[in-house]
Amino acid sequence: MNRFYEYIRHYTAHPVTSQEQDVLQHAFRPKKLRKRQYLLQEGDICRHLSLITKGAMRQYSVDEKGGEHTVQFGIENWWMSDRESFELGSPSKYNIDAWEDTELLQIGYDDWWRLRSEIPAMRILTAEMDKRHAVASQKRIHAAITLTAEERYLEMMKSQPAFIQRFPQNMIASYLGISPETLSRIRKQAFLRGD
Amino acid sequence: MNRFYEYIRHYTAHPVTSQEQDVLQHAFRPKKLRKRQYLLQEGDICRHLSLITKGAMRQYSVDEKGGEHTVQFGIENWWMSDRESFELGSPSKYNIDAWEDTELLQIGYDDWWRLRSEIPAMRILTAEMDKRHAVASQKRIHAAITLTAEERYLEMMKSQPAFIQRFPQNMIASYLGISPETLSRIRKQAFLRGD
DNA sequence: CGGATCGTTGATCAACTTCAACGGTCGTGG
DNA sequence: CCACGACCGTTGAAGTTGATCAACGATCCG
Repeated sequence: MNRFYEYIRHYTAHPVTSQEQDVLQHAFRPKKLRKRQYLLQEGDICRHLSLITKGAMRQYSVDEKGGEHTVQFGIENWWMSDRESFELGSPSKYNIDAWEDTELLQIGYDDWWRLRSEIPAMRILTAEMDKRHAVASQKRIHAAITLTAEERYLEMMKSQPAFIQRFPQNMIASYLGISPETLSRIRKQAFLRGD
Repeated sequence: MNRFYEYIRHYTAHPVTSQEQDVLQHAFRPKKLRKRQYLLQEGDICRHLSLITKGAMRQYSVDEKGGEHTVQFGIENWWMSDRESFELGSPSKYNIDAWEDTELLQIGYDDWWRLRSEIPAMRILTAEMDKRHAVASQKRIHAAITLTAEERYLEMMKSQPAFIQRFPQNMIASYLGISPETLSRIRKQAFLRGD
């Protein structure tokens, strides 16, 4: 958990007192997942927010033809959840699973809302998360309606190189909203031009 | 402002006390815009959050060729801002202007953060806004990478009919990420099939 | 070693864009 | 108040982009 307190201090500029550590200790539960193991399956209700402390995961939907569409990637220090299902208590349309062996810290809905009022640092952390999430979402939406497939890929290489290194190409393609073949050809073009 | 207190109570289930009304009264400033008037221009820093009390607005970027790309529409009871610019204090890449004559309630960054700690209802309102925003963003991203142009349009007709009625077709097209001609043809198809 | 998965490549096909032209409507200035 | 210009939606034709289908080699893992 020490790395977690460090994480909180880093994002909130608030040190965590030892009483607060006690409270956090009880609210967050560690969990381990093997590669390919589900954290959430379509139809489940998402009961937890999960902070990745080690590993790599993805959130995706599956269409009628079996095609997968990646909504979100996550690695160390990213939070994973189906926000819609978590907040509304509705069955999820998404799957979340581990792409690498993964370690998490999980917190349930009630504890999450309680801690936000009890611990100032958690309030700030939440606001910070929401802020970053809002900014990132706006960027991705803008990219989706504005950029071509190639531009979206190059943009991702710049802003999210870690994802490109740790996830296979077909998942990257499904995140960009293009077919794996198209991504393969785009990379070839870009490489021939000299990256 | 009475409608605003009503708005807060509706979304937070917290009535606003008369002392709180005083505080809110000083923090929020009414503003009127004529049709086509800018609220924010590219390069400006977005200093306010604006709640639309009457009218219709849009947020959009302009590319090198002069093409417009609509990121967000807003009508009564929607908040408008470039969240990235507002939170980070960075120059905006977007324009926001009025499509109809519009009335707003505006609040600045410092007041916004102060009220979130001083007034419980504002804390709840903020959390609710962020929650809704997160859910809506996830949906739109998923639609963008999953659905065809026609499916995105039909989805928008279902979930946002007010926008389709109040904004012209070329703006709807730029919101969906397709050309105005394509949208025209899609509508013709859908109409011939019987809506 | 054998099967599954992944990335690549080619050929064909579908979706969407672009360019151009036209008619209708609306707002504005003379 | 009318006439003109600007803008909008529509339609057609041609051009691009990306999807699909199929085949193949490489790699990884059991």
